[in-house]
Amino acid sequence: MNQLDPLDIEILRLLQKDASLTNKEIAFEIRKSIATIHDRVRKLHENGVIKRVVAILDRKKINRKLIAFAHVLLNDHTVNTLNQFEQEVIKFPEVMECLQMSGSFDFILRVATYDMDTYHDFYRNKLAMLPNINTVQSFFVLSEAKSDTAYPLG
Amino acid sequence: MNQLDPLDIEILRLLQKDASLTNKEIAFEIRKSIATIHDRVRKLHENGVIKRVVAILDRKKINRKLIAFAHVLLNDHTVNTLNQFEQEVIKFPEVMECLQMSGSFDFILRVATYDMDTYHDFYRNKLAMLPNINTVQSFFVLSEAKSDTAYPLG
DNA sequence: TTTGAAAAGGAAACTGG
DNA sequence: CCAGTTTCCTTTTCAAA
Repeated sequence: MNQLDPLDIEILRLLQKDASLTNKEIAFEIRKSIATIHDRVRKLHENGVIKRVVAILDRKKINRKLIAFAHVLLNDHTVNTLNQFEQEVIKFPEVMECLQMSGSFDFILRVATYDMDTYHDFYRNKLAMLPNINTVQSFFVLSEAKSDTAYPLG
Repeated sequence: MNQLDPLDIEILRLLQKDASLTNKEIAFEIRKSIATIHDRVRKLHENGVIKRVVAILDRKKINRKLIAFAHVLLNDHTVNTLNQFEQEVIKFPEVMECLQMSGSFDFILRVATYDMDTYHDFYRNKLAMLPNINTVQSFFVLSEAKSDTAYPLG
């Protein structure tokens, strides 16, 4: 796959912020022809640089009022234990992210629930029921000063 | 603003996964007319339920190979200190998220850099230069078993 | 609300420069 | 990388149920 040039970077910068921009609008913005933009965007999709285009919802308007980060430590770190945990935990719809981490615990989970009651229910009846859980520490989001899906570029 | 009905939920479920679906495709999927879908989607935008539509990039293909979570504890918790920290830290392009948290530290930062060297540079020359930083603990993503922007619905 | 159908506009796929 | 053209598809609008 070819490296990204400054034009690709410009296009990606715009599409990361607003993917509903038309090729025409992008072309105007960065002073290139529509055909060029069309070509570049197609290639960025084909090369998998753009993985997908998604709608970002206002979580308060869909009643997902509580976001928690759960730090999970497992009892052991055999491949089996790690794989099994991942396979099971990603099935829970409340779990938006499951990241294996370096450091004093094994996984960070980002969990979205309605409120503290439903988080508690998730914690007791779903997460803590999985095998090989050693400890779970939960932290709750009080406010979001920045919440971007866009990676820094260039 | 009106409550979401099951039809809205169905539409949002699809658009959270793939916002490049056309109204026609959505209409076919959930057996409604194109005009109905068009109307619903327009209202979901107007009401702010859909905040925006964005392109999600493959971070490895844009060379953002390292994702770190930094847990930041400040020296005090006056409104001024908290506000000042937020205002400054969100200016760093490396910081994708800045969330104030309950618990044993004040903020979680999600930081995207090229590699450990550039993270170290960010840490020493940007983050640690801010006033009123007490402690920073950094954790690094080893692997992503699940990485969704979609909230659970319904 | 929902619908089908017509009008307007953009995307896709080509040409050739 | 650009301009133009043609075809196709989608969005948008609207009258009616």
